[in-house]
Amino acid sequence: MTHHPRQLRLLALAQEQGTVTVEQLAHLLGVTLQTVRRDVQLLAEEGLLSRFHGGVRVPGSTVENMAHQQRVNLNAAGKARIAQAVAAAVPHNCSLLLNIGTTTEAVAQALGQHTGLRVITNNLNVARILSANSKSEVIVAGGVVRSHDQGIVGEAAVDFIRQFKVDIALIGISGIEADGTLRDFDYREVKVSQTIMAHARAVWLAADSSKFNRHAMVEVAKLTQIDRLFTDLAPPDPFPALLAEAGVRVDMAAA
Amino acid sequence: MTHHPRQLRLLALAQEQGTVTVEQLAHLLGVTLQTVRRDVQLLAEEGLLSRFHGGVRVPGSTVENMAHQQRVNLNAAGKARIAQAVAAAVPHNCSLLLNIGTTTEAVAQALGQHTGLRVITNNLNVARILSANSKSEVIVAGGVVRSHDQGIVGEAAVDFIRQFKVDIALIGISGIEADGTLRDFDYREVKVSQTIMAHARAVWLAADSSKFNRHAMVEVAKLTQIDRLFTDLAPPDPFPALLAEAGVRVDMAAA
DNA sequence: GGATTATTGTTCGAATTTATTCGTTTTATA
DNA sequence: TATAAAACGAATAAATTCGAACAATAATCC
Repeated sequence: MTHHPRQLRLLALAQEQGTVTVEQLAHLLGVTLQTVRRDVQLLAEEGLLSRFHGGVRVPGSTVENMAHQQRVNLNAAGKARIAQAVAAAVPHNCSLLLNIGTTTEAVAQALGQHTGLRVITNNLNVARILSANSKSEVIVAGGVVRSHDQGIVGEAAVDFIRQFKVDIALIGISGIEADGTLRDFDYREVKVSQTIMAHARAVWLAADSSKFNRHAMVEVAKLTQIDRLFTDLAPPDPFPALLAEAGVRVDMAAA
Repeated sequence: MTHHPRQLRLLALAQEQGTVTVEQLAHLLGVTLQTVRRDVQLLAEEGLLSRFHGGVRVPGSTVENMAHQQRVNLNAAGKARIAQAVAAAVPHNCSLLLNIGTTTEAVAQALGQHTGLRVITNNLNVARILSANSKSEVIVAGGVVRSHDQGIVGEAAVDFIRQFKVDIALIGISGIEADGTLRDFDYREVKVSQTIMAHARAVWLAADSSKFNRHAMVEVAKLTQIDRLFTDLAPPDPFPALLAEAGVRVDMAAA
């Protein structure tokens, strides 16, 4: 006997809102407070929910985690379109390297129906999403887990990735500057991304329109090192020329 | 024996709607509640449907009933109690190794409020759960991700773990036999578990009552290698003597 | 055609779930 | 710290759902 649909709805509500009061739940689910409390107790015992006096919250929902969730939602439609375009371009039975980033997570989602892929990643979310697809093999890099986005960074991850040479590196970044440099915030992540690019026969960049002209501290690479760019809107002005000059093939996944 | 057309229609209805009540089904199929219940019981036993009090749901449609989640729910209350007991015994600011297993995941959940932990694991769920807790550092082993439980197995994981030496190894297993051997199903996982035990100053075993006298193929270790056992009910008969003889301290987290 | 088997409907007691009430615990406020 | 309000959990009663037993009907076999 599995969970009652009401209990699943309760979980979904908690997921959506982060935290919900018992009273809200009772109202939204159309049952009494006591029933909500019974459900809540059950779900909490199973570790699916953590409760506090007056309500519940999803277990892994620290402030930082919420921040990540919000970034996922940022331009979700654009990311989904980019992800579809990337997935369409990735052949079956090839090897991939995926780095950290909400865009690469969207790509992982879109790759769910591919067969025979071998995917190496330093992003636990990507690993989780793709490992649900038993038709592909997922290899995760070892190292310290960064709490706010479940990314693995540091020397251990770099060493691990160095062992491989794959067909396609798919990277997401924080910003593309007008001088043709790709930049990121975390210096340790940059090391990993650079290693990923060095160990692939082709480098694809997935970047939604918000990334153009966005500033970040550490340089990851130059546009000339990119073979192909997937984006959702036409890049603003300095970039079309830069991209053409760098010989980057641009795939636009418009609405 | 093939399925009755009505049962196929029932399945189709469940697919369409996601969840259906027994009453709706009786009405839509033009039969009595009892007949629906008979069909439902049959289909549920075959795993084609999961039932809840009042109706049914398709097994794949919700996050809830993936194979892994179902095992998590197996004796969830017992596991949660064990996890609480383990968490109470783990001091702050110490280093831990956690292996694969739903019980260790419950422990990870319970360790959420600890500070200054350094946790190394080959279980992506553990990593995800604990990395939400920014007060501790989580290190994940690299390697191939096993799809059904997000565990990392294989030589790479073993090599990775060999780098460390921690205070406490906390392991979960598939079964404890009456001859005092701990056993598991996947021999690659066994290699990892053995490595984890070899690289810790103390070895704790978390096993709920269902594990006693449960058979599994590959030997992980002997009871004599365990320092401390956490369980939820008093072990059945050959075990109290065995445990005493092996010098295992037993912590019982009764209801 | 008649006997046998399988399937469905009916009835009813048991089990489960929900709402209500009320004493206890926790939290907020003076 | 004392007090009031809110939230919690246990107990009970009512309603719902379940499953087993048995009768009725349909299908199958000789």
